[in-house]
Amino acid sequence: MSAKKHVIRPATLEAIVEAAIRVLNANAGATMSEIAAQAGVGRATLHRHFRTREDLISTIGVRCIEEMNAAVRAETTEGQPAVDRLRAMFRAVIPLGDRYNFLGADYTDDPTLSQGYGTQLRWAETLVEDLKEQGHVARDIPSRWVVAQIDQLVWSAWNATAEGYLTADEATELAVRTLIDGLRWEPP
Amino acid sequence: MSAKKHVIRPATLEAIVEAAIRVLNANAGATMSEIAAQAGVGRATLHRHFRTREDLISTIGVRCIEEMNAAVRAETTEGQPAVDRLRAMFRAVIPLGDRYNFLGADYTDDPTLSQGYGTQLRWAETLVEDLKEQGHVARDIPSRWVVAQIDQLVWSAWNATAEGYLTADEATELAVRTLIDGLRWEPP
DNA sequence: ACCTTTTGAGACATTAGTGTCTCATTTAAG
DNA sequence: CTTAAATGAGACACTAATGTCTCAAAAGGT
Repeated sequence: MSAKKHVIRPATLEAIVEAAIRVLNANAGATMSEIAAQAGVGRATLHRHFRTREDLISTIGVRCIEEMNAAVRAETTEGQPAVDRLRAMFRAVIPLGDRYNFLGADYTDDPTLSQGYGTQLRWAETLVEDLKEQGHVARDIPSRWVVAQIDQLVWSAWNATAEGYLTADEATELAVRTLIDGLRWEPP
Repeated sequence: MSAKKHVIRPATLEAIVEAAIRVLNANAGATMSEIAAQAGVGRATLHRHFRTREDLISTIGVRCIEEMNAAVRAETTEGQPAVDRLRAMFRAVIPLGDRYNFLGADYTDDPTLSQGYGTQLRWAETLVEDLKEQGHVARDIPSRWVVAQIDQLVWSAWNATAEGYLTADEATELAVRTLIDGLRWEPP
């Protein structure tokens, strides 16, 4: 991934990765030059440490997944009721939306990411199982459908907060409610 | 949009547009050469009738939106109850998913499409108003959220049928049910 | 069967981005 | 302060795609 001869300076790495996240998020097709410029770094330095564009994006993808997994792990505990876990997951993930929005686009076929993504998927499947177990999701609904709905709701929540018509907390509550009770239900 | 000197032959146009839909759907970044090849048409002919790549995609976009609007209009009637209209919309749009999947990606900022997209948006907003009116959607939920959920459900349904774990009919029913009643509710 | 027009094939110029390389300058560690 | 290593700037070759053009061949209407 990174080259051998040159050791990257932590500050440089940080600048590059952060700039790349920022720039790519604004424009998924952004160029290496733009990223270097935004990072305040020479284009050559970029290529010294990330040989190809794919390398860079892959690195960011890994960081994204790790950050999300960490955030979710930090907010949830083992024995917690499934609905609370669901809510905690939304709460943890929604604030990260503006950073990693762009990843959803194309890079899903990156082999490096499959592994970290698998972790998320397994986590979600366990959650869905527990939700069914504890009577919050009907048994006759395919788990893949439920997982898909959860993913979509994260997306919706990101958009809603980005566009400013919901706060992160409101989006979290609305996501949980939409998933479990649908849109008909009125809160007490 | 199309050039002047040369008149396009209907068969050629059809071949190009259909191939473009097919190819771009498989790979949103597909090249003009690939499209020409798949259409069984010279690359020059492509450029004769669609001066730029954008032209071509824009044309497809317009056709997509028209096709969808037509499909929805064909399956719904004015005074119909809102839930039936919602269901009919899903039923109409879901079979078109494998054709126009790729459009969701980036081309949302195309000026030509905004107009046709506006029609869809207004249709959806009316639907949501009626759903609230008729007690199927709680009043306290932002309409934008509801519209977003409907869009997402179309997407989910496309994926589910594409991956083969639901039929189009099952996906339609599940979409309606998910939106209105959430995933907790069990059918009788 | 004739004549007009569209089409196919390929050459061509142009553009934009990628990745490599070199060398002078800066940085930081000892 | 000295020195080894990382960085910045820019030149360079390479690639891939776009869009233009020309001319011979094919198609279609009358």
